[in-house]
Amino acid sequence: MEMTSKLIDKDEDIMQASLAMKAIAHPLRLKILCVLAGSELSVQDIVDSVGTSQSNISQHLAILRDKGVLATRKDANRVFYRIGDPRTLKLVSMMRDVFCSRE
Amino acid sequence: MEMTSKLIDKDEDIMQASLAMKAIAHPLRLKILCVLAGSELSVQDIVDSVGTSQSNISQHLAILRDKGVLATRKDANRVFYRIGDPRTLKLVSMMRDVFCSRE
DNA sequence: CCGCTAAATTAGCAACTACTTATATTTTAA
DNA sequence: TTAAAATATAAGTAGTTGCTAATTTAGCGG
Repeated sequence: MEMTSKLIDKDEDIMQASLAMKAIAHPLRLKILCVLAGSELSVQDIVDSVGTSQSNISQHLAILRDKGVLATRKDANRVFYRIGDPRTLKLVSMMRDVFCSRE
Repeated sequence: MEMTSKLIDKDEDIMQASLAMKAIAHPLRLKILCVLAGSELSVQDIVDSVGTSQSNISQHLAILRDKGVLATRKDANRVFYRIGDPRTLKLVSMMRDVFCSRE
């Protein structure tokens, strides 16, 4: 079985995992993901929740969308974002278990 | 209880989590962590396992050490590294569950 | 002391990131 | 058709990252 030697041993998996983490490892992007955890939201909703410029949010959304983390739906002149990759959702929820203070 | 709204809601926790992920979200550093999962290793062992220059490995080890991810032990003229932060160990093992292909 | 090995540090640089400001696109509403 | 709102894109730039090559530090054996 050889379970103890390496945690991940395929270079391809290493690459995949580190790309995914890189997409998430930014305070604004992580906050976007946390805000989107419950429901889909329009860009303006996200701007209001997260708190930076519309342009900046839009650029971070594009990064997450292009990497397949977020999916979008257009309704009239608004665009709604949601977490489209179940692995990311799981990853973010695991982050909470590991890093969040409890009270 | 309000469980569904946000996954992580404290900005401080967001910061902590994204800093931790940033440290890990690099192919060489993730590989180092995977190699160190089972046992402590000397720098030269890590260089051999991971495969880049000694200088490069040393710099990545310094990053991980300075962020509290790795701990060190010196023996004669060699330095042994191990994963010193249990949260990181848990995080990397969770990464495997989420991202690794199974056969 | 000297030479050898292991590891860390430094300097320099190309590439990339994250932001700001400004502009463009799309859609609705008057 | 024009104005306004929502979103995206573009351009410019300061700051950061990741590497290489060269040097330095430290411990060991002769």
